[in-house]
Amino acid sequence: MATLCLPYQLSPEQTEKLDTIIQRHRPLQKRDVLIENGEPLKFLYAVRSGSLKSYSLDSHGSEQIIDFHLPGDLIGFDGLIDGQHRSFTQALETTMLCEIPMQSLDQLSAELPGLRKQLLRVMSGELHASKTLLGTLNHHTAQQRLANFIMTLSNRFQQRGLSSRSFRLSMTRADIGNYLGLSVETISRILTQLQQEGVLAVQNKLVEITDPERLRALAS
Amino acid sequence: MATLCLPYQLSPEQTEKLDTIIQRHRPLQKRDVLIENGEPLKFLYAVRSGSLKSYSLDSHGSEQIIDFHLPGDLIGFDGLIDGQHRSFTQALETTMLCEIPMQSLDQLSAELPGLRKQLLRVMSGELHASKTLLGTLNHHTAQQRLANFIMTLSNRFQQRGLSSRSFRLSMTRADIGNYLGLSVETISRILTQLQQEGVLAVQNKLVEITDPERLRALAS
DNA sequence: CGAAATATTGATCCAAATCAACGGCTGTGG
DNA sequence: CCACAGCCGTTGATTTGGATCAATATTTCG
Repeated sequence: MATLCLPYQLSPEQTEKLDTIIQRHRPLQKRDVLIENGEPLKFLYAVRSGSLKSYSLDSHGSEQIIDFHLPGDLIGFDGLIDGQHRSFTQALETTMLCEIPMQSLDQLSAELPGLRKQLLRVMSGELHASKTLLGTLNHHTAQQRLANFIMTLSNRFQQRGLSSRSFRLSMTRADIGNYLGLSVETISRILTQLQQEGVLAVQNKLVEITDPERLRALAS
Repeated sequence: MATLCLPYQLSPEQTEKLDTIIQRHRPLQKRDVLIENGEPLKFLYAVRSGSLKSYSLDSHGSEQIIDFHLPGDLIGFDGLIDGQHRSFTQALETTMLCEIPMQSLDQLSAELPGLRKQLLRVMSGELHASKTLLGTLNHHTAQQRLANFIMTLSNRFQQRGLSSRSFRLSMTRADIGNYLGLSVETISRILTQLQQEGVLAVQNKLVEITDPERLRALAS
């Protein structure tokens, strides 16, 4: 169970201890809300299958997508600062999760230096990803941003042992646009264009990367 | 010493223990480089006075500013993922630092749950700030971004017990533009414009917020 | 003091937003 | 299982915010 939910390098002993505190969560359906803004942080969640988006609402009540969560991701770190979740998290499709009670995790991490390091490492990784994305969005064209987005998804799927070559975009074009700071129309146009150039084969939500080399080149 | 370098709520006992591992670092002069990309992560640094910028170099070798560090900030978290710093960090002016050896910090955080929580809290806060900034940059105009930047600086100075009303921009206009994804010219124009509208009084690097209420309104 | 770096201001251009119209899924209820 | 409604996606025309180009002023620092 712990292996499924936290697929990281831990010793058998550590894995066993973790197993005692990790619970299977009921499956979410598309559009189900897992976390509401302001909710107390009682659990971290690990995605077993499916996907979710996290977003906050700006002063005018419109959605700002902060993150997409894929299998293997941990959800909830942003709330550690004050024990409150700082965003909404919603399923994009049928999604299976594990939940990890914060309190037990805290106790356990006192005993297991490996787990403690692992947690810091995951957070540090998220922090780095987030800051890198900032750079990407600030200094790149629409095409570069989208190419980069597809590459990043591909890499994340690969790390989880899924196909890095072809996958399903579980989020809408509007979601992608929102996340990248581009309009829906621009996302659509660039996908068409990348398909015409033979970089991608796009059919509705399914994407196949037909020329990974060129996609990488376009992404930077 | 620990109080100076890590101004957070720790018990006297905890502070005393921290004191034993924190070292004063030699002062940096303007343009001195504190951290090079790829360097092994041996220390975290706490800013006592002055300021720094962190940046990475993109594939074409041009600077992408990731962060500005003000007094009270901790530097180095992005390297926890693999024990290597993932960016360059350079002083913007004469700057005083403390250094905190990673190894001792790790040992100490095993003993002190408060310190462990504190570290997680700081990282979580950074993560949240970074994701919020992402939203800000993605969905706001140049004026909103800059207003937001000034507000954020003001708030950070206030938290550290410095003046939130008037302060010095230790970074160049080019640095601000780079950070916000805007050109130097745009930064300059908008500062002029905000001054004409009576929101700011700008004189070279000195900024005074003359109408905080209106600045806040412009920032969102 | 003088050179180089930094900042301002104006003119022009362009990438992506917005506006508009339509075609194609998808999911729901009869 | 089909029909229809509503969201989702695509494509085209027009507009625009901010980049870029260009020239000059100001500050900083050796």
